[in-house]
Amino acid sequence: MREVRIRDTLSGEERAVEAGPGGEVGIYACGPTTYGPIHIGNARPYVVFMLLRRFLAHEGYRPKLVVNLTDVNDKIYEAARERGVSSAAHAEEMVAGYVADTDALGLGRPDAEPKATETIGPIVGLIEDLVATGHAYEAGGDVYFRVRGFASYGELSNRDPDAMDQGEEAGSAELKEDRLDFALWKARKPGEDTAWPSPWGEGRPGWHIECSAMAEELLGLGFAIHGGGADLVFPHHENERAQTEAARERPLARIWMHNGMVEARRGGGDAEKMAKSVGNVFLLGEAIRAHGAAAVIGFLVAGHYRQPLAFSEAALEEAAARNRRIREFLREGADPPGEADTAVRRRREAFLDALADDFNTPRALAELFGLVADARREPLPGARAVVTELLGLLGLESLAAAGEDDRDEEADRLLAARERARAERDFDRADELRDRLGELGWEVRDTAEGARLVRRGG
RNA sequence: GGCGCCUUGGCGGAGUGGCUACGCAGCGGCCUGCAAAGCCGCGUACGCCGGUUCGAUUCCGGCAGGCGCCUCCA
Repeated sequence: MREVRIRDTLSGEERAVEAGPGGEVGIYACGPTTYGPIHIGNARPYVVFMLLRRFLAHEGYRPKLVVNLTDVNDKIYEAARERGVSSAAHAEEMVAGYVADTDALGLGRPDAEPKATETIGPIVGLIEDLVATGHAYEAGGDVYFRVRGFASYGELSNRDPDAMDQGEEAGSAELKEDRLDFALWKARKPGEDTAWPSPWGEGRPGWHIECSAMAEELLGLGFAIHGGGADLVFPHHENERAQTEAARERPLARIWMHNGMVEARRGGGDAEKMAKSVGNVFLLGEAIRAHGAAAVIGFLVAGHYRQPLAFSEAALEEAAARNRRIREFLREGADPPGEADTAVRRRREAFLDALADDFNTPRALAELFGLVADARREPLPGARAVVTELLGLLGLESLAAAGEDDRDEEADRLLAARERARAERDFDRADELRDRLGELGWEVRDTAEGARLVRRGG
């Protein structure tokens, strides 16, 4: 079990992940608001945290990953209204789409995926505690958090409270004691078709409170890592932190971990964050269908999680080409028998050290390629076994998937005919047969052991 | 305007006070009937200007450009 260090947004420093008595490591990562299908940018935190969980488990920790879904908010009301369906139905549909898209990545599911609408009890309870301790107040059926009453407000996002604005929607301004205060509970408005009872009347939770409540419910207080996209640092995580600490007088999480944005370009312009409002999104489902899950994952692990990552379809194709090199290595040849070679073990250590050092997947990937190159030059005992093991930590275990021998008789017949033509040195005929196989999706490789068929692009 | 981050070879993308990141693409060679896969080799990358240093892409300052957040946002 090596020490795993992660950059903490609050302190600005790398900090060791602290496990509980039984090795437990609680991780809470903010998932998407389910008002539309998710794009590559939304997939980044999903992949990063799912892989971090794998790595921690690999190192002997007992990680528990919670990824929430925000299934009630203004955008959902809006989208549902446009489609003429109930907001609950719309949210449900989008949740199903999200689950299908992330399932298609083949990384498994988080340990828990709580929804805001299914956590109303704890949410109301937390708000009541905040009201009781004077950190929150009711106004016109809304409940607001008293930002000025929380001394360290702004520390996570390194902001001066006097220089910020919560920008609540129209109408709330006159209800708030202070313009910085933000909503914990929102009274039901005309046209809103979902609402829950509360001590302050019918309404629904504000955006930030749900995460404070769900995280505490499922992981307790002071859990190891709270994460999400860098765009959530303010106001979302700042507010979560304030709510929980104000109510419980204990920190919510020990490390705040944020991933950088996926950037996209439109029409040769400058890079910009991928976002629906910008109109430059590339949907996750679409990317997986067009390039495969391994290409999407390969693209995402090629950059350090904290850095912005430049997206393009060419980048997905490049990831696929990268994957191909590893897949070729695994399907050609076999390791010599014996204990893993020293060079192999050294590469493995370097790979794991890279992940332990602020989850540096590109550095880990470089070690993986180094190992492949080493073993290509000179067969090394244990090389393929280690490559296969490490691929799993990057979510690329599919590259090691054996057999693709779904060969049909037609292909076998053509290959045999080509072999006969070659034996007769009728190369025009042989090349013609190779082209035919190509049309069927097969690539022909002449090796010392004879001709082999390999699936194109695989 | 405030806060933070970034600027590395054709592209993507790590990293380091002096030692090949890595990958993709390209070029040359080997292998091959020709290919594919693979192997060998190549192009001598660190925005600009100062400073610290024996030595800076790596530290400090300034400048320029870009990005993110400050409003729903992974």
